[in-house]
Amino acid sequence: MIDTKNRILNSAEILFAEHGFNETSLRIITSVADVNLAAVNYHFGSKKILIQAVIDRYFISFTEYLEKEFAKYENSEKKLTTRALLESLVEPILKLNEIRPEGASTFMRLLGRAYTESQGHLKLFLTEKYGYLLIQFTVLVNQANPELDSREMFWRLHFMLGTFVFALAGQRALSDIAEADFNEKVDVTGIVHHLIPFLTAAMQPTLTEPSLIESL
Amino acid sequence: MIDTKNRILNSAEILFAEHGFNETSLRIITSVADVNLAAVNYHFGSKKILIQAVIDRYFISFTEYLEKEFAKYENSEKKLTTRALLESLVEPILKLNEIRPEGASTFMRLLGRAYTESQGHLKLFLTEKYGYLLIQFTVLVNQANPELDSREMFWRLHFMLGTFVFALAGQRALSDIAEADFNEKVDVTGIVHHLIPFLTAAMQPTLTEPSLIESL
DNA sequence: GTATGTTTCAAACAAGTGTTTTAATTGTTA
DNA sequence: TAACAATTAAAACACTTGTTTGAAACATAC
Repeated sequence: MIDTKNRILNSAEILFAEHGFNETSLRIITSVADVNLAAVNYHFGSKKILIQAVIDRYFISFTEYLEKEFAKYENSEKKLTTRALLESLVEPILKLNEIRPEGASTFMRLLGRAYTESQGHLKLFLTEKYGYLLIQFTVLVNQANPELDSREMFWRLHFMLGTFVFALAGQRALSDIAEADFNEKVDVTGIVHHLIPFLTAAMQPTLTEPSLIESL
Repeated sequence: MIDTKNRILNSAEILFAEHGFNETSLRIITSVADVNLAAVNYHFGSKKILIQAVIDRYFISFTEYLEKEFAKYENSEKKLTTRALLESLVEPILKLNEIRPEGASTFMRLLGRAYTESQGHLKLFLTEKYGYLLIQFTVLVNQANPELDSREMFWRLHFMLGTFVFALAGQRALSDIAEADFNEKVDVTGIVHHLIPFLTAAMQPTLTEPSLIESL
């Protein structure tokens, strides 16, 4: 059957996102996918490569749409502002839901795990293949905020991306609390809706008010 | 030897923070600590309890100092502002470095792992024992921003805490990039120094400018 | 219809896991 | 010093892991 490979991918991504890479055994993946244990090594070669394949499926889509957004700035089709740049991330993220149900938050959770779980091969694989995107984004953010020096920008940019991944990866957990506390159920779009103003404000050049922190 | 227990704790916390809980075997812990394998089960009972003990050592200190900070607001000794509240986190965090070298960032990395790795027992253990702190903090943040409704506050609060943990947990990685890019080496204090203005700005009530995002 | 290449299957492999057991060693108290 | 408790030590336990093997089933082409 040609879709044995895809059945493995589909089962694996859910389990990986839910329980992590190392905590998900090939046996549980193959039993959920209803394929033979040896099929993973036959179709992918190893568990490592399976992990990469799972993430890559999303990255290929994400990259495609993100590059389209970036192009709009180079064509001066769009005005380069911090908020616009943040909103440039929205479309590529939401498109992930077309790949698979809950694709966006699954992808973000996988991404979060890629950075916390010590999968050396994964970090290498991702930075080598998609590192240029971060560089591109950095350049654009700097162009959008010429008044902030690049050191200050560096920190804000990484804080911002961290918040983004963290919030979307934890979307379901946050949504659960929000629902219990004040009946507001949110999906990925909802989270993004709350994130953009928060991060836009955070990127604003601040008036340096005197503070305790300076004396540290 | 009375310090067999502490040697295990010291080795375990480093390895846990570095490689995660499941990826760290008792055999590597005990060999680094230079004690017998069976010592873990003898002194702690199980690996789960060891994990809890490692985190608890930091939490006890953190709680103590954080409660002192909170008390200052109830005594009206300190004015209740967002920035002041953020700065209230600084002292308890930096005090962690007195427990062990690099204690603050170790603790944050452990905390991050506690939430991503599916250690059910750990989340339960932590929320039952220290969940009240989050509630206390939430109340204070709401008091400091009476003009923002509590729903909006909910999201900002969680984004904020997420950024905090994310940034401090990844302190070393960020510092490495910063050093390579523009020779700025930062420790925990340095990261916090960058974080506070960023988050203070993010918590500011924003003027709602019209935006693409509204049309989603 | 036989032959060829692809895919599936059950079984076994070697390595690593947390935990338990039992004996040896050390420390403490009478 | 003798007796008892606390601690350390080496070995084995039962179990799970990713991977490999070799035969069976299937599909495709001649």
